[in-house]
Amino acid sequence: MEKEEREAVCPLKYALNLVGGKWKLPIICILAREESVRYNSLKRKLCGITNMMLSQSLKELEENGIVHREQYNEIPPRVEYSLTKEGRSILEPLDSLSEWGKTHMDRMQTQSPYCRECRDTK
Amino acid sequence: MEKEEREAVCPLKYALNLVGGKWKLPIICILAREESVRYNSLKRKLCGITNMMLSQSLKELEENGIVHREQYNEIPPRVEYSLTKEGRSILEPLDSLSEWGKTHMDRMQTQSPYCRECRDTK
DNA sequence: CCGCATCCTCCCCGATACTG
DNA sequence: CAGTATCGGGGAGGATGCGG
Repeated sequence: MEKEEREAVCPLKYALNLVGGKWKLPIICILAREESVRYNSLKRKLCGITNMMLSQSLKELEENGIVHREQYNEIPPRVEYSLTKEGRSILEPLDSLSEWGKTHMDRMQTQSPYCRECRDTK
Repeated sequence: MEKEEREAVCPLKYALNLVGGKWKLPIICILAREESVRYNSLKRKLCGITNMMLSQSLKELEENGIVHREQYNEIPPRVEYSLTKEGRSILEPLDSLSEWGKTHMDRMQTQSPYCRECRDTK
């Protein structure tokens, strides 16, 4: 994902790659419901994530213009993460996919409760 | 993906899992533009796919109600694959994600041509 | 408090060969 | 023509520990 192999990539695969991986979607869902969130607060809400994965996911999301990182040089250090305007604009497409998923789950008799993070992005 | 570990799954992750993996999206994009396609025709359009991956992907898509498999008992054997009505209904959400991706690619100065399969699902 | 480096594990996917 | 069986490599992601 970090490799500079800029091949032919269709916009759909491109978009899916940006939010791909295990943790990016949960991160986006949390940031969607709050103005800005501190690193450790984010970590507590994402049960089971390691520092490694959280910082890496945030870094990639930031590089792709989805997430904004605001660092305050205080003691103790404080860093706030939030969705950029670009980042917020992906919520609508994701919601429509989520709607499709909900309908499809019902139709396929796949009874599953919703996860805590992604319950509702609206 | 075949494991019976029906945990809590949000509709969004659920939907993304159905079209996840390396080949399912290209397959869907091809089937979106034709009424029905034979196995070997599908294989020729998907440069580089193996029998293993093609049959496995089709099987999972069929189990999930996205793809319909019609078998004709002729000699030589003939099998036609097509999108179900359910399958076609996911094209709209995917298109809106694709639109977002296109806009975002432009804004991020990521110049990339589109791939052959996903050029346009409409 | 925030984040990186290293090592290790698991499973997706490819290559190859074979069958009705 | 339309698949299945088996083996193995590589990359994503987890565990642990260190650094500013």
